[in-house]
Amino acid sequence: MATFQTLPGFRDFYPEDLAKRTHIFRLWRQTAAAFGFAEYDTPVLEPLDLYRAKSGDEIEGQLFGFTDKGGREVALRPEMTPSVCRLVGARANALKRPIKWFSIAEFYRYERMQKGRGRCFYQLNADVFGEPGPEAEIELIALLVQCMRAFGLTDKDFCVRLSDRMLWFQFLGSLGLDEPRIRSLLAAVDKHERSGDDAFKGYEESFGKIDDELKRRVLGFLGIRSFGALEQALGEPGVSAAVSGRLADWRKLLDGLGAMGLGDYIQVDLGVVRGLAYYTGFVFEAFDRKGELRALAGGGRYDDLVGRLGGPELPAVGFAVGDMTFALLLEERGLSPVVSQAPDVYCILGGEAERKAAFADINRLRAAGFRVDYPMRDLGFGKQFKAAADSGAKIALIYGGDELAKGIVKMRDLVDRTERDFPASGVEAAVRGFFEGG
RNA sequence: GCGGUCAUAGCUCAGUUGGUUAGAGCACAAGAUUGUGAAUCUUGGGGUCGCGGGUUCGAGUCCCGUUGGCCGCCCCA
Repeated sequence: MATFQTLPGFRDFYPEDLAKRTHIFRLWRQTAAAFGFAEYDTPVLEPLDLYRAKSGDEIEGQLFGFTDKGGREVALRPEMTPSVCRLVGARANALKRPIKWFSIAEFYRYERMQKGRGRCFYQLNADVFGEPGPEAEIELIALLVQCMRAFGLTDKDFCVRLSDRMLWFQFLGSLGLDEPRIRSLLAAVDKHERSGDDAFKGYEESFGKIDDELKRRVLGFLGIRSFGALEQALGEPGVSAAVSGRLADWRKLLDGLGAMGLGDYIQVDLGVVRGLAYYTGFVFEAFDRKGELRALAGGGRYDDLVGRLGGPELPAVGFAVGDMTFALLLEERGLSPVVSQAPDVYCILGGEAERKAAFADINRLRAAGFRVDYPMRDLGFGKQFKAAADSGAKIALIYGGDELAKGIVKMRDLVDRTERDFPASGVEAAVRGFFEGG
C-alpha cells in the first residue's frame, strides 16, 4: 500500500483537510475584497534568476530548481514578491494608484520540516504599490488584523509587532556607522531575541570587538516597546534632528491604527527588524500572544524592489500570512472550522420503479441548488434511514411503493422525526418551503 | 547540513526473557431486517510488523544500515 508516499514535506489534502483549507481561503478572500484589494495570480514556475536578482545566489540552495528541456534554469516559486513586482512593474504607468492587490497561492521551499513549516505551503500575499506614506501601512496592517479576527481570533490571541528599518538605519547612521556595519548590526538585532548577546558574533568577526557604548545604545534601542520610549530615545544626545523627523510617520501610523480601533493589536517593538535586507521602512510581524508558534505573518515596506527587478521606481508595502502556522493557531484555540459537507436532502428509494420516479425530482432539486444524495444500490429501508441520518441531511424524501401508488412523496424531518405527505408534483416546492421557511 | 526521538490494520494501540498461523477497540462492509434512525448480535475485508541486511534452529522483538514522521538547531523570502 505505502509504496508511493508524498515527497517529504508535502501534504495530501483529504476532503476534511481541504474543507478546512478552503474555509480559511474563503474568509481571507472575502476580507481582502472588503478592503478593496484585487486578486491576481502568477505562474508556479519562474526563471531562477528572478529569485537570484532579489535575494542573491545563496537562495538557490533553498529552492526547488532544475533545468528545463529548453536548457532554462527554473524554480518553483518560493515567494510571491518578485512575481508581483514584475506584474506591477510592467504596467506601472497604466495602473490606477494606489495599487491594492492580493493573492492566495502555493509556494515551495527546499527546507527541513518543522512545526508550522513544510516544503510546500500556502500564503495570502497582500501589497500596496504607489503609496509612499504610512497610509499604505495602515491599510495593510488593518487588513492583516482583520484576516485573523475574521476567524474569531482576538487581541488576546495575537498581536502585530511593529518596527522600523529606516529608523534603525538613521539611528545607527547618526552614531557614525557606515552601511556595512549598520547591516551587520541589524542582522544581530534580528538574532538577538533568539541568541542573546551571541547575536553580535557575526558583527565582531567582521569589524572587531563591538564598542561597549555602541552595544549599550543598540541594546537600549532594540528594547524599546512603546512609542513613548521611542520618542524619549530619539531625544537623547548624539541623535540627529533628522532622525526624529521620522516620528511624524510613526505618529500618523499609530493614530490611524488607533482610529480603526486596532490599538490593542499593535505592539511597538524595535527588536523586530526582519532578516530581509530589502525592507526599507516599517516592518511588522504577527505572533501568537503565547509565543508558542513561529511567526504568523510578516511584512514591511520595500520601496526599492520594483526598480531593482527592472521596473520603475515604485514604493511598495506588503505582507504574507502562511497557512500552516495559522491553521495550528486556529486548531489550538478551538476555532478550526467544522465544515459540513452534508447533503440537504437524502432520498429513500423503495426499488427500481421508485428510483426512476425519484430521479426526476433529484435532478430538478440539484439543478435548483439543493444538495441531494441517495443510495446507489437498492438497500432495505432500515439501512436507508440510517444512511439518511448518518449523512447529516435535514430531511429525507421517501419514495416507497405505497407513496408511488398514491402519487405522493413523503418528507421526513430527520431532526424532529415528523413526516408529511406531498403530491409527487409538488416536491420541489415542498423542499423549497422547508428550507426557506426555516 | 546537524542533533534527539519514533515507525505493528484507515485511526488509537497491545504483543511477555526471541518461540506455533501477529491481536483488540474504533472505523469500514455484509447479514439478522421487503417501510422508519445513534442499540444489539453474527460475519467479513483489510498487515510482506516502514524498507534492506545481519545474528539465531527460530526475529514484530536483538544488532547494523536506510527511508520516512515528529521535535529542535542552522535558515526562515
